Amino acid sequence: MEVTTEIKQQLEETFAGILDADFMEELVKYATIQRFKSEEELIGYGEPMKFMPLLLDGSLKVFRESSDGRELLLYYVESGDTCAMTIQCCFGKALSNVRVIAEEDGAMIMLPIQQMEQWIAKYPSWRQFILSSYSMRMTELFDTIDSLAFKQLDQRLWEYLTDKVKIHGELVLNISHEKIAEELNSSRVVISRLLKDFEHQGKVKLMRNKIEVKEF
DNA sequence: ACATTAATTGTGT
DNA sequence: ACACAATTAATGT
Repeated sequence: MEVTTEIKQQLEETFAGILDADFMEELVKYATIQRFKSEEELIGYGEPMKFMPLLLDGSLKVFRESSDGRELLLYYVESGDTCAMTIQCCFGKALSNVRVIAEEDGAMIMLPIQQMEQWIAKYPSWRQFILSSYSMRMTELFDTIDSLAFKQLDQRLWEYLTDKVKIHGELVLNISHEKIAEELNSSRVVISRLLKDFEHQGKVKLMRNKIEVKEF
């Protein structure tokens, strides 16, 4: 009882304009809510996906493991979004080929994937939601692809910083150079040097474990 | 308050 | 990429 009313409220707050009322009622019967804290691993490589998440609050980062065992940040999932990779897994009945880590504390609704097919057939607003989030994700992925293929690391780093600022809504990022290097699949020294350049250009201010972005 | 240590960042080769 | 120096934060005495 308690739980479902809470889910309903949260849903209405975040997905009001996106999903229609009768679908939400149906959804609530199957949904569970899960909270998570920053840096928590929500799914790892090769794990089966049992649920499809709808993000209410906070943000997630999605990583892909590259052949040499390194990791690369693919994209962020923000409130009101779902993870497009789950969609792909649901249809292909595949295991996760990405790793998802919480960027900030938050909460999400978990929908059992067994219901997906019926729901897609039955509820147009749900179908629409799935299709549009899938296509948005495609577009974003193309951006990260060009960024990898065509852009220099300094531009990538700058985009990384400004993205993070947007996600957090804070000009000051609490992160070490080492962590950034991991996420961009680079090395600490290189990141430190580029950041130093940014600082000389007056674009950022560097402190221990903190970076203040001054323009974007 | 001071010394010690660990972690992070800066720089030259 | 590596090595080392310099700086900062954390911890104990």
